Order: sequence, then structure tokens, then C-alpha cells
Amino acid sequence: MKQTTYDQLLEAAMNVIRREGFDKASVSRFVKEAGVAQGTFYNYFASKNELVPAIAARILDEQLARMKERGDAETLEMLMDTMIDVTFTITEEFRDYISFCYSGISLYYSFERWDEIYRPYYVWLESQFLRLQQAGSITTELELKAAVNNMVGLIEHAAEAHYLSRAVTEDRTTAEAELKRMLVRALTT
Amino acid sequence: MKQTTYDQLLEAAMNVIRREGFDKASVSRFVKEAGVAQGTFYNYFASKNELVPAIAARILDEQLARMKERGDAETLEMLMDTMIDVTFTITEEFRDYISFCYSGISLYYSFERWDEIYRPYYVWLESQFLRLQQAGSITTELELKAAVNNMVGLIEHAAEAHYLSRAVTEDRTTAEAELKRMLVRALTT
Amino acid sequence: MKQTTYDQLLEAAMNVIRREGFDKASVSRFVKEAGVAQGTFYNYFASKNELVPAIAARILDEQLARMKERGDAETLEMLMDTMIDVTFTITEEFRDYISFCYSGISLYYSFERWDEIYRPYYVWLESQFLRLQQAGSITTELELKAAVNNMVGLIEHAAEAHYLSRAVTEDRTTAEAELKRMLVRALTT
Amino acid sequence: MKQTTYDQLLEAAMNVIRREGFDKASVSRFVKEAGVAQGTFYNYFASKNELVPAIAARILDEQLARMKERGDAETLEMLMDTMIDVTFTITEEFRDYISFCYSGISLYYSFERWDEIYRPYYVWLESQFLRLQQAGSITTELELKAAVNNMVGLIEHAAEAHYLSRAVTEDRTTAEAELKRMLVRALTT
DNA sequence: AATGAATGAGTATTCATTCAT
DNA sequence: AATGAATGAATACTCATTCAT
Repeated sequence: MKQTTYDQLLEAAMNVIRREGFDKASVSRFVKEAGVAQGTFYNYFASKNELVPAIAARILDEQLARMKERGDAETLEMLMDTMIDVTFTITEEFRDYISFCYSGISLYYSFERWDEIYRPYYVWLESQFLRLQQAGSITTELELKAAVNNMVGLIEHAAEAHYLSRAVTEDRTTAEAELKRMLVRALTT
Repeated sequence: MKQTTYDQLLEAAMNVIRREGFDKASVSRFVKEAGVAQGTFYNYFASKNELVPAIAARILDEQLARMKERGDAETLEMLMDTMIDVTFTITEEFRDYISFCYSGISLYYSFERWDEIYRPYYVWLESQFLRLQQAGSITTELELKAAVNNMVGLIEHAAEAHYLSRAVTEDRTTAEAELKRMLVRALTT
Repeated sequence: MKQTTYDQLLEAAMNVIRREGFDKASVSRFVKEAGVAQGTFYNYFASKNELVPAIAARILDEQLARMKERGDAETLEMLMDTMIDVTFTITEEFRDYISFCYSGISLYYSFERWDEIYRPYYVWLESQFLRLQQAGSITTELELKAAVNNMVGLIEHAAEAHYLSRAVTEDRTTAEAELKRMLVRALTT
Repeated sequence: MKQTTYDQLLEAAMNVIRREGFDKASVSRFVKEAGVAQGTFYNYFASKNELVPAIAARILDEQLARMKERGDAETLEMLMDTMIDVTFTITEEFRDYISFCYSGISLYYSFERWDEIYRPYYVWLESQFLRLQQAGSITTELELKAAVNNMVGLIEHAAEAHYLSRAVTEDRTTAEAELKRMLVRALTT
């Protein structure tokens, strides 16, 4: 399957940024690595800064795709397992970009930009929740949006603490187990 | 007492860097903020990068000065109390610069540069240890340099975990108490 | 035929350098004189220093073009006449740049850079020699590369002595005649 | 005998200029090498450029001093011998500065500046000529100023051709002998 | 006479962005 | 959609010179 020019550019930019850092990396390096002309970059990205949300979106897209791959969960616990596992894996894989995306977006853009990027992810999660509620697997007492929000927040926080901070002591399995216990206590009656 | 040009420049640079970040901050902003000419900057700093170790040294100088202010400790525990308290306070005050100094120095300079900056700090601490040992307040079994090294490392790690990571849960008093218990166990027989 | 931007820049730079000298001349003067933007210079020359070999190459290109214009020589003597005449004319025309190129290239670049610049010139000369040898106009005893090398060296030395040193006494015709006599003695049996 | 600050500065500047070239050499290097403060330079030289005629004068002073050392010549030939010998020696010793002085003075100053520098030298030579004429050793037919001028010009030209050009073939003794023969033919009846 | 801190104009170079083809 | 030459503002750094002490 042929890669679109957009994908070529984004991938090239991510490689260059990982090697050189966002500030030192230049648009001319991106296009050289992607094998396209200088001006082509601006057919796909309004500016160099626009790469930051694009990379963030790419990571979240990947994360969502992998969750969908696992099929519909039958219980809340199964959904949690999927979310935890995928989030930890993605955080490990894209650790080089995550904190850069956080600081980059907060530097160049408003908070609404984050919301926009996260929207498809939340939409899918909420539909999963709704399905489980309708099937009776989750108590309807749970306020859906808040619950999803908290889950995502807790899981991301744990994964980042595990992979991005200098002070990792426990192994991934332990970290995931502790996280799950906390989530179960928080979300089930 | 009139502030020296060096102090004016360093303070101005720290303000600008906090506002704009090191990369975006320009030498011309530093000098404008300090109210001196462009060239004056280079009478005091060989390059813009040279600000990084200068800021690190300034922070450590301040830390050392505050410890000296407290006077000579009579027991190891009193010395620990001073170190912990001052380190936590300084880390809180200069939290905006600390991780920037870590990454900046490791990026632009060799490890020896850190040693050089820390030297006066270690020299003073070792002299305090020696004094306590000679006064009989610390067992002479303790290998002085290693002990000082470990103490500093542990305390800094704890303070940074407390103030720089996004995951602060316990309050400062608790964090300090736990830290001290660990240190006491580590350094007394 | 419209002049390319490269040609505009090179010509402008040569004019400015002749007037102000290489050190005093600034890139901003080059681009102003060429009527292009500051950044355009760096689309064609990696640095200001890179003008030095570019000017040298331009002079040698001109020299080679004029020799080719004269058509294929039928005897070694005719080839000599062409080389001598063209070299003297070029040396006179570009006297302002020749010693500057010598010192500039040896200052900023390795000897290989000279070789690279001279290569097309030597390639053509060697092909001319080979043709004359195959046509029987030159004895095949002559070691081709060394002969070409020596010829070029002698002729350039004489032309430079004539036009660049302050001590010109004889007229050009005499200088050329003496030079030719020496070359004939050196290269024919 | 203690060296004056002026002498220290001039000597330091000459050393630095020989090593780094006039353009790259900086006033701060001069004063560092001379061991004086930055501002002191400007107590002795109106500008950095003013070093050029100062160096030229220093060389000519040295040349004149060495001629005077030899005592009064009794014949024109003896005077020639002295001039030739001293000029060749000085040219060899100061070869690094001579062409730099020529181009520097013509670049920054008017021709009169040269005259001014040469004046003491010519004054002394003319007095020597006059003495020899009055003693009957030189024919009074010789127009004094023109003769001195030509002598100096010829000798300097020969010495510079010998030491500064790339094409030195004959040895110094031969060069001096030829020069003298020419001078004798030119100046004696 | 000597000092040396302060000056500020000047330079080479970079790079995100534009636009005619 | 793609190109890539042209743009020009911006930046770190240099250094001859001044001047109050």
C-alpha cells in the first residue's frame, strides 16, 4: 500500500525530531528525509508548529486503532485491561514524543486543541461505555463522561510515570496490577 | 549595595528564560532587560550557553549560603535537618530552572562541569562532617566522601520528586520526615 | 539570454571584492549589488569563503572555454601558442583575483580543492596531447600527464611573473617568445 | 634597559600580526601579549590601523640605525656596499611585514605618509652623499636627491625580488653583485 | 600615564515561509 | 498537487573604541 505524502512527511518529521529535537530540526530536513520539495510541506501543514498537534493526533490515532482491534469488551474489567495494556505499550513506543507534545501544544496552542485531538478517542470510549451500560455490565449510576475522563487520566498518568520519569522501580506488570486495583475500586460499586 | 553588572545580567537572563524558555530567549532580550549594551553580555559570559552553568552555580551558591547561615550543626541529625530543609526550599524556589540546568549542562558540557559547580558545596559539607567526626558526634567508621555524596543525592532526589514531578501527593512535612528516617537509618550505626 | 542568479551573485561579488577586498567585503553588499535577498546568497554558496574557489573555477572555466574556441591544434607548437596566449590574456584580465584565489584557497581549503578546480582543464589538455600523439605530431616518448603538468606550471609562472609582480621590464611579446623557446627545448626531442 | 610601553606594544603587535595576520589580529590580543590594559593601546596609537605606518617606521628606523653603525663611508662604492648589505639583511629579517606595510599604507593612508616615514632615512643618505661630494669622492655633476632616490629604489626592489617573490633562483651573493654592477654603471661616470 | 568595564555598530549565517510555474 | 528558488527577518557573536577613575 502506497504511503500518502502526508504520511511520508509526518513520519520523516518524527524521525528527524527524535534525532535532533524540535527546535534544531528544520523543515528542509523534513522534506529531504521525506523526498519531497520544500513547498510540499506547506500543502499539508500550515506551519512547522502544526506538526506538534499532528504528531499528538497520530499517536492517539494509533492508540485508538489498537483498541478497536481488540474487539468489543464484554465487561468493564476487560475494557480496562485493554486500555491499560494499549496505553502502556503506546507510551513506551512513543515515549520520545509524548512530553514534547504536551509542552509543544501548551506552548503554541490553546487547551481546546487538546480536546479536538482527543475527541475521536473519547467518542469511541464513551460508545463502549454506553454499550456496556445498556448490556447491563456497568451500573447506570456511573456518570459516563466523568468516568471515562478519570479512567483515561489515571491510566495515562501511570504509564507516563512508568516510562518517562527517571525513577522507575517496579516492573510493568506490577505497575499495571496496582493501577487496575485502583481503577476497579474507583469505578465499581 | 549596588548590584554588579554580572548580577544584573544573570538575574535578567533568568527572568527572560523563565518567561520565554532558553531556546526562544535571545541575548538581546537579556541585555535590554538588564539595561546594558549588547557587547557587555560577552564581557561576562563567553556565550549564551554559558548561562546554563552560571545559573546552576548561582542556585548552588544560594543553597550553600543559606546552609552556612544556620551556623555549625552540633549533631549529624541537625546537619541533616538543615540540608533537607534548605534543599527543599531552594528546589521549590528555583523549580523553573533546575531541570533546565540538568538538561542544558548535559547537552552542552561534560560531566566535569557539574563537578566544578558542586565543588564548593561538597568542600563545605565535608568540612562539616569532619568537624562532627572530630568532635565525636559521628562515628569515624563512616567513609566521609561517600557519605556526603549519598546524602546529597538522596536529599536532592526527594526534593525534586516532590516539587518537579507532576505526581505530588504527600505534603512537604511528610516527605521530609520519610526522607530523614531513611537517612538516619543509612548513616548512623 | 538571462543571467542566472548564480552568475549575478558571482559577478557582483567579484566586483565588490575587487573594490573592497575580500575581508572588508560583506555578504550584504554582494546581495545588494546582485539585487537579490540576503538568504539567496546561501542558496548558491555554502559560506562567504566558498566564493574563493568559485571565483577560481570561474577564471579557469573562462580560460578553458577560450582555448576550446581556438579549435584543435595540429602541432604541439600550435597548442603551446594557444596556451601561452590565452593564459597571458586571462592573467592580465583577472590579475586582481589570482593571488587572492591562491592565498584564499590555501588558507581555507585543502590542496585537493585546487585539483578539483583544475580537473576539467587538465582533462581537456590531456585529451589534446593524446590526440596529437596518436596523430604522430608528438613523440610518444613523452609521459603525457607530467608533460601537461609542467607546461601548465611554466606558462602560469611566466604569466604571473609578467602581470602580478611589480618588476615587469620586458614587454609581453618578448616574455612570450622566451617562454616558448624554453618550452620547445623542454618538450621536443 | 627597560622597554617603553610603546615598544612593548609595538613588538607584541608585530608578533601577533605575524601569527594571525592583521585582519584577524585584535587589539585585545596585542594588549594581552604586551601585558597592559586595553585602553593603554590608545594612549600610543590613534587606531589599530595606525600600527601599519608604525611598523613601517620601526623597520626603517632599524635599517637606518644599522647603516649609521657602520660609520661614514669613504667612497660611493663603500656607501653602496653598506646600503645593499643592510637592505638585504633587513628585508630578510622583516619579510613578513614588508608587503603588509606596502598594501596597508596604500589602503589606509595617502602617499605622503610614506614620504614622512622615509624622511629621516633620506635625510641621512643625502647628508652622506653631500659629504662625499664635498670630499671629492663623488662627481658634483650628480643631482643629489634623484641619485639617492634611484639608489634606494633599485636596492629595495632587488632585495624584495630576492626575498619576497616565489621565484628566487640565484643566491644572495650573486644577486648583490649584479645589483652593485648596475648601480655602479648608473651612478659613476 | 594607565586602567578595564562598557559600548554598539557590524557580520555571517539560519530557516520558516511564499509563490510563480 | 507538487515544485524549489527566492525571501528577509532574526540571532549569536566580535571588536575597535571610549571614558570615568
